[in-house]
Amino acid sequence: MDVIPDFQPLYKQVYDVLVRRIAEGAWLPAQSLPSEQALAAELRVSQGTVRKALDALAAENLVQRHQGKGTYVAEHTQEHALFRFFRLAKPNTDGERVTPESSTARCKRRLATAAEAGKLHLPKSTNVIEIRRIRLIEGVPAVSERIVVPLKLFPELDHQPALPNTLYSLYQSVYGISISVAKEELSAVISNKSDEKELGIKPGTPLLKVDRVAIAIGGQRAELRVSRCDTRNVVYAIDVN
Amino acid sequence: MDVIPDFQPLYKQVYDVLVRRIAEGAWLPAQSLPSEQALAAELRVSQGTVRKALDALAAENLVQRHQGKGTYVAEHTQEHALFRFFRLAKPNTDGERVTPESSTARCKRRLATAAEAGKLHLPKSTNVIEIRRIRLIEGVPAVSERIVVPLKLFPELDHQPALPNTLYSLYQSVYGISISVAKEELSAVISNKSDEKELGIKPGTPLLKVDRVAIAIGGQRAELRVSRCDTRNVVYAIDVN
DNA sequence: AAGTGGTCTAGACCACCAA
DNA sequence: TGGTGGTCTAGACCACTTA
Repeated sequence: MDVIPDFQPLYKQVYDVLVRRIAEGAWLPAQSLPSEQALAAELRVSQGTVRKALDALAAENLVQRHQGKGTYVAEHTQEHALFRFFRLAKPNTDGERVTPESSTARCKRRLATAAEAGKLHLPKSTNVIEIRRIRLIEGVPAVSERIVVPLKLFPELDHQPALPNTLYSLYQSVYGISISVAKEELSAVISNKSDEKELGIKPGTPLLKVDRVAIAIGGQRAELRVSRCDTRNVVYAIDVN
Repeated sequence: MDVIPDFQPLYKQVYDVLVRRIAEGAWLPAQSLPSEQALAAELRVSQGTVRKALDALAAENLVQRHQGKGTYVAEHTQEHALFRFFRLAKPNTDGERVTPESSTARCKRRLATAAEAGKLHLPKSTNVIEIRRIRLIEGVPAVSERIVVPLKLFPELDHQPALPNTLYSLYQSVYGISISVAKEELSAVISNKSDEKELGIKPGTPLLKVDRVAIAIGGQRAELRVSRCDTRNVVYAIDVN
């Protein structure tokens, strides 16, 4: 049993214990946590305090709660992960998402550049895997992706039989790494030769460039991803509040 | 005193009552709400139920709570509104925002186009005010904005002595309209003649186009805004989670 | 019928703030 | 010193799921 150190509010301490256990894989995705009563008894706090911690976990999408059933570790199913992190939508539809397909990916191993190492908070010249693929929307190439992950976190990722449409479900199911947040920086660029070949677009097409750093539950920076999107038929949709 | 109709959870009903009162201006921005105890007594529910409703309001930025002081209606101060809705940041700084200046604006009255009326949920050919201005970042023109608001919601907005850098604080303080969420659609475009003249950029520069619909507390669609951003020195930064 | 989370209440103590 | 929100507890009842 964990002995809860003092300092912070009880519910926050409970929250931290639960985050750590989930990050360590004590309960795997799609499995249920103990009931509120059981956790309260184990951690020697009241059920209300456990509830507050669980509600906070649910608010951050780390768990899902279902009345009458229990509390489950959030699972990055294909659809779920897609709708969370793939934000392309049809214009003027209040953000109705489109579902992409992925072309077969090309992988290679190399050393991280200084910029990549910096963004991933890794030492210079770390071994990484680079994945390149094209995503199609309604059959038309629309996004080229260049993904960089540390080899150490994802050994043999480049030798996986088939990479799924949503890599994050693979990260979670095979490597036990759950992506919880992503920091993105968007800018507009002009297509280069490579874009034009991959996406079948004319020279000089404007593209939406999305630089993403994906961060796992424990705070580990797990992935770098640069997407270059042809936004003639789709837009990047978000709600600010 | 409001009589709370049945149906929904109590705390949700309390939440709705409070939202309505805030939207109606029962408590003005920066004013404090009654204490939890007072609200509980008035609405005939327990303090815990009021607390749950207030916490929900705080989570949505409609109120701010301060231990020992009270609960205050959120105020769209210049800085606050800026950091909430102006998402341009320096690249690779973990989203550290930049503060823009605004050029003097040009206003005109006209009829809404069909597309504008549709996005604002207004009948066709409604009277609107169109505002155009340039925003400078570190003294350099970086964003051109075209803002469209219904004349009915903002009478004489075009005759205001000076439009502030953040219009949303004006909407709130003068017209009692608090913007709570904004739906944005981002895409990449090539600059046109007008962009090139306003922003002082070369022909063919890629721009980040941001289409925004701003929605007020009651759900009223209050503003349409199209921003065209030169993203050579800044990026649009967000956290997805 | 038993077990789960969802809601609601009541009361206690604390930390913080202002007069 | 009195009032506020922040935390924590304990217990009740309900709605839902599963067996």
